[in-house]
Amino acid sequence: MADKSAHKAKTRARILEEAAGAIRTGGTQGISVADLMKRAGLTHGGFYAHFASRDDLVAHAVGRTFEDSSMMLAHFLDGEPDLAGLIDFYLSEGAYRRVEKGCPLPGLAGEAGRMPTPARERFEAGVKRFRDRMSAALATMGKTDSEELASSVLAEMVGAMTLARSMLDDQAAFAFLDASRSRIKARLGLE
Amino acid sequence: MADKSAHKAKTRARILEEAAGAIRTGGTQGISVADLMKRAGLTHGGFYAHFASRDDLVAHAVGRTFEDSSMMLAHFLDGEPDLAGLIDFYLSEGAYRRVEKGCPLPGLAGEAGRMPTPARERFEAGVKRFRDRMSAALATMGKTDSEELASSVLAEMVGAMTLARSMLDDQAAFAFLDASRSRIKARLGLE
DNA sequence: TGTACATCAGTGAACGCGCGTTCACTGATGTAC
DNA sequence: TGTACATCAGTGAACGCGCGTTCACTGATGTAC
Repeated sequence: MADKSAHKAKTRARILEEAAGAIRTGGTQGISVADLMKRAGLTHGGFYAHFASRDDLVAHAVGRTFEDSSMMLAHFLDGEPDLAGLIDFYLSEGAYRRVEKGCPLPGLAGEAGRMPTPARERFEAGVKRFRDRMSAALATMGKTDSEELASSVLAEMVGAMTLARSMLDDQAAFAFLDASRSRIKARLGLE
Repeated sequence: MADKSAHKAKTRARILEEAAGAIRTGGTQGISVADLMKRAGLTHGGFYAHFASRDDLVAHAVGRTFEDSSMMLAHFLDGEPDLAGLIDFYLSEGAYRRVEKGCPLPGLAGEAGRMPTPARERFEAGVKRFRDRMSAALATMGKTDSEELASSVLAEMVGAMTLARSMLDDQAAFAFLDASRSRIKARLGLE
């Protein structure tokens, strides 16, 4: 019994991981139940042993993408915060290319307002956590109005990556990343 | 003959206007051909007298959304540029609410990378025009590195509205708008 | 000016397809005795 | 330890539905004479 349910939990986690990658790349509409299950090495009928509906999956997959982000934030902000490192990493060429592993905000924020409520709630919680962790780091660095500043910096980071990814032309994309990387660090007095 | 084709052009323009509103609200997947034609007061079969395919419509509708934006930019930036006015307007509560008439960037940038090439080309051209007009205005105001600064400011404007619209909670949404409105003006030395 | 014809924007039924979801079934695994 | 039974994760055919697209048709409008 214990083995069986552990096996089930692992399968569910595998489906969720595939789903989290897929929605970062293609949005919440970017994958079908059948394709997702095939990617996880299963057939579509088994899906409903793990999730109540497609919307239920989407909600959990959105939550899952933020867990990955949370680890990235912990890496740069836990202990002595390295905000310059975070900004350099977030707006790097590597992050620009690794869509399926990166931050969910650039790909999903635009359609968050159209998601069903459970997905939206997880999305909102993820955004607030991101902002609050940045705000705490800024406060540690002695910045006043750290929450307002964190909102502003987060908005620029997300906007820059979103616009960069919308460009067909890589040079135009890098121009957005480089501009914001340098301006954000400048206004935070980093470097 | 002339009357007939003028009539046809007006119908096409009506379809495009409906489509432009619909994709701003619901993304490029947010409306079906049948629903769109119904909104325009027609039946679905007539659609193909005006557009080669749904993708063709989407490409033209994306272009159409930027024409509206272009008028907004002209209002604030032609002649003596009023950048503070533009920022206040762009990040206002009214703009936040008027999704179907506002700037297409917050709603569409996240999925621009997944659009078919013709739509993406129009999107990219629209973004570059927005950035270039802001850059020109900043240069007029005596700013150096005006292109980098314009990229950075545009990224923050788009990011702030995108994040604001993703919030379920209006207070959290306004916090994003207010933070960026005040920080952008501060770093441009406005007010 | 009046009539016969051509054009073509728009209609609405029909199509093939992929989707989310259901369900009877299978077969490997865990439990009872 | 060995056997009979129960459980349940996963299978795959089938469903109803909405979608984009096609097409034979209609009827209002413009043109030719």
